[in-house]
Amino acid sequence: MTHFLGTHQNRLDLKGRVSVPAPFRAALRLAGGTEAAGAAPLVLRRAHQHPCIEAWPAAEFHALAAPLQRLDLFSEDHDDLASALYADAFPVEPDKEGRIVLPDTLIAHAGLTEAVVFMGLGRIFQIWEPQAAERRRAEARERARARGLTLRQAPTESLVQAGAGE
Amino acid sequence: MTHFLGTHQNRLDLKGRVSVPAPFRAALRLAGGTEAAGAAPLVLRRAHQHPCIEAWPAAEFHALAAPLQRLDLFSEDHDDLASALYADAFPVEPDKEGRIVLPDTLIAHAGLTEAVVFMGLGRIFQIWEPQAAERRRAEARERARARGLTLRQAPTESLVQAGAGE
DNA sequence: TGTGGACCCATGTTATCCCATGACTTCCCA
DNA sequence: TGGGAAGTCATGGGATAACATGGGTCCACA
Repeated sequence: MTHFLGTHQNRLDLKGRVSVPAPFRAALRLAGGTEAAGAAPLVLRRAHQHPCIEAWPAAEFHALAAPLQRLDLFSEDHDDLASALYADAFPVEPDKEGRIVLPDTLIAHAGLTEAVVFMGLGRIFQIWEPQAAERRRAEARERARARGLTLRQAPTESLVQAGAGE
Repeated sequence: MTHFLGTHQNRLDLKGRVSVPAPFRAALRLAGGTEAAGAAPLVLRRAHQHPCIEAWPAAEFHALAAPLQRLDLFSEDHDDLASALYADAFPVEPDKEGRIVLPDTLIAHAGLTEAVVFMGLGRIFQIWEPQAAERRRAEARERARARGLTLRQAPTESLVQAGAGE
């Protein structure tokens, strides 16, 4: 399993292009290895809970959409879910230099200007305006700690499990 | 199981490189033996509780991240935890000389200058500014004594907790 | 024919690889 | 038991490749 790790800052040029950070490109190449050639390896999506862009490797996005198959095509549920999933989603493919073009609506939603930040979230990554990203990371640290989602709150089990497990 | 023991001091050069202490390299080689080739054997992470860098062998890091798999990809918990866990984490790989480059943001967080201290914590290790490391060790000794955390009373789990947890 | 997008080439900067050196430790043999 | 001799280790610096970024050109579509 490949992962998106770390935070990287790149520039958004006048044409709306950004270089995808090299480590993310590498992870993407591995994740998309099974995909058919020609298919867009990346899906950009408007994030619902934050002012940022979500970037999904094709494989992950398809897994996300899988539950749709089980719904009646003409049901309201299907309609709602499908529009939520697909309506604000854009397939993109890095060019030869490793850059992608960010759609205007997504740039607006994330409030992007000159510099953009790529934030690794494991299976996916997000694209943020730098200062908003900084705030978000601080907030996430705080909330994760408050809810006991870190090592600190459950050291024993996690560590013992870590040893026995992988 | 291999362990990181002891405290070592090395120099951080102008390029942001440090030699990983030889004993730690050896422990790392053993710990990463089962990992896939090409994958970074070490993940550097911004420590949340202290002004230092946490260094996780790949296997340990994956175990740390395992609880994430059980969370709904769209839940806020997942979002917070993934951000806290991955956004401040950087995969690194020692070069032929056994050196790693420390990312700028992590250098800043730990307040590193010319000399850095590697502190063994058993399953993981930490990277500190020398004086901060000294203070931290004194504090840890004091707190451990105050709580009566001795070898006798505290079997494996408690010791691990005392070291790696807070 | 004008406009926008995709493709291509060019360049400065940064990071990565590779070799060299000095201090120190360990080992071996006289 | 002393005195090399060989290896390990940390560290410095230069060469090379990767990367991010800017700008130009061609084609499609309106």
